Amino acid sequence: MKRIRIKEVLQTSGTNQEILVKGWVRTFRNNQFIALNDGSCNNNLQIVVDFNSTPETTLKRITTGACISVVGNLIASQGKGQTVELVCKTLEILGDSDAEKFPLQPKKHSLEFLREIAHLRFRTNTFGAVFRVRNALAFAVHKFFQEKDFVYLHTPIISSSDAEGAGELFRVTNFDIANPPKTENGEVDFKQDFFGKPTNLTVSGQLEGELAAMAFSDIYTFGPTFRAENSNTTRHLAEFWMIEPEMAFFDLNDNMDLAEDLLKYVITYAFTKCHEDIEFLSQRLLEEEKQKPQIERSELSLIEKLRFCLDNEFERVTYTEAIEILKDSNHNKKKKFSYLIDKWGVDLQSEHERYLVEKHFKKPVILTDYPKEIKAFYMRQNDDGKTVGAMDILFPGIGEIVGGSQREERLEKLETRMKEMNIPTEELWWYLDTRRFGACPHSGFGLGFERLVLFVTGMTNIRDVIPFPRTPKNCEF
RNA sequence: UCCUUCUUAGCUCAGCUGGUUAGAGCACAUGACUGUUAAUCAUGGGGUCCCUGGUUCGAGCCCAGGAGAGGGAGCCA
Repeated sequence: MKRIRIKEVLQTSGTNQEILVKGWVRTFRNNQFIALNDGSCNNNLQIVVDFNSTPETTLKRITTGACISVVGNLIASQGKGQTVELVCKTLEILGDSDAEKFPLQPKKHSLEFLREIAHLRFRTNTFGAVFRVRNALAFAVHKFFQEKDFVYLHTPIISSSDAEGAGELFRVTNFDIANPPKTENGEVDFKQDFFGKPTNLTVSGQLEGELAAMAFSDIYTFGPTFRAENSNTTRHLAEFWMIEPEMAFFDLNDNMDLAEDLLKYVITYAFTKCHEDIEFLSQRLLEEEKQKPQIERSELSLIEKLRFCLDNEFERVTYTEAIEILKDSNHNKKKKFSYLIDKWGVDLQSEHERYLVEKHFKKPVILTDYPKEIKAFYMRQNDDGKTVGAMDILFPGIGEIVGGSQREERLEKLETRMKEMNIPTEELWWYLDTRRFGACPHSGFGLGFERLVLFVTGMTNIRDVIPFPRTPKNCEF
């Protein structure tokens, strides 16, 4: 007999048909009712065991966490709480789970505890929902770009340039670390290393992405990215996934349009595809919020927040306008910011970003045209000589979810800027070649995938939306 | 990395001004019950009070150092 997934079983009505299901026991109540879950959906299938005809030894082995296989008749439920239930004919224990040692109990566990048993947390309602949503979002990203005929490009994981300027790097080597080969000067001799030069894990696929965009017009990458920053926050990981589209002939406005479309598309997809999961997560968040004092609670539920984000245009403001808004805000005048806004040119702190998104506009905000001093070398210089064509998308509760720009395609301006910022032009000769041979205006951005998952699931710690988080001092599993 | 809070049973937490044998709920074991929904009831077992050192007649509690975790900041996606 062919196994049926529980999601499918729950969609049918009980017609006394014989079926086979397999899954893991969530709880065994009353020596009679098994809540069985196989990960296909958040809801469990209730198995009704006849304890009179089932051997005592088998009953004892039906414990939380055990894996079982059940053949039985699917009927309309005799009890409340579910529409159908499976009356057990034969039950086989596929894998025992020692109740004394299995750490998951049929009760609420703290997210911190579950993080320590990340290998088992998939078997909880919350993480089941989170990772099904994550899957839907990842698929939707590909669907969006494929429908638009973008080319999915695999940029390298190992990189030899440290000129990308996007943070601390993880060194890649096969040297004996305790005893690396040295030159006559006593320095580490990288000529003898695997690649013959120092190499690192990638911090961005953007520069390579630009090369491909100068051939395919529209490309995107979606892969892991590594930053060795000593960041201990709820929104940073040492290993995370990033989506980086790069489009020839796109100016900054086209870039913003695409980013906004992408975000709305994938959120809509996950919302439709995983409605029950998001419903569950929304409810979970509501319970969580009840623990907080009234003032800290959010005005909108998760579902309302997602709807609101989908139904409204993102607010587009320039850095200069944002500074004016912040400077004139009562918050600034009453000196409620830790860092007061006094002059044009300062970098915005997260308290300022939060004020703009959560208090002033109350919706996603796209900030554009930042001062060139606080942005990367490759961003296109505006005619005012002060700003660059940058755009950051800020989301409520998350902060920066997208960072992008129109790229500087004019060779002379790019080289000058690189020299000003001490970026070695020789090392990036291949990057500069795109400006030498058939350069064109182009744009792109980076979308932090886990930050997107945070927003859609309503989780608050980024370590809870990636299966096995890598953070400073933590690389378990 | 900085600021801040925390670390007591498998989990969540209480533990008074430093005082005798460190508690509760859940989980687990045993039994009862059997249409339950985190089932219920009874009984029982379960502790390196994060680690190291110090003060004291006496430390879960006070002091110093260390480790880990949460929240906030910086860096960023």
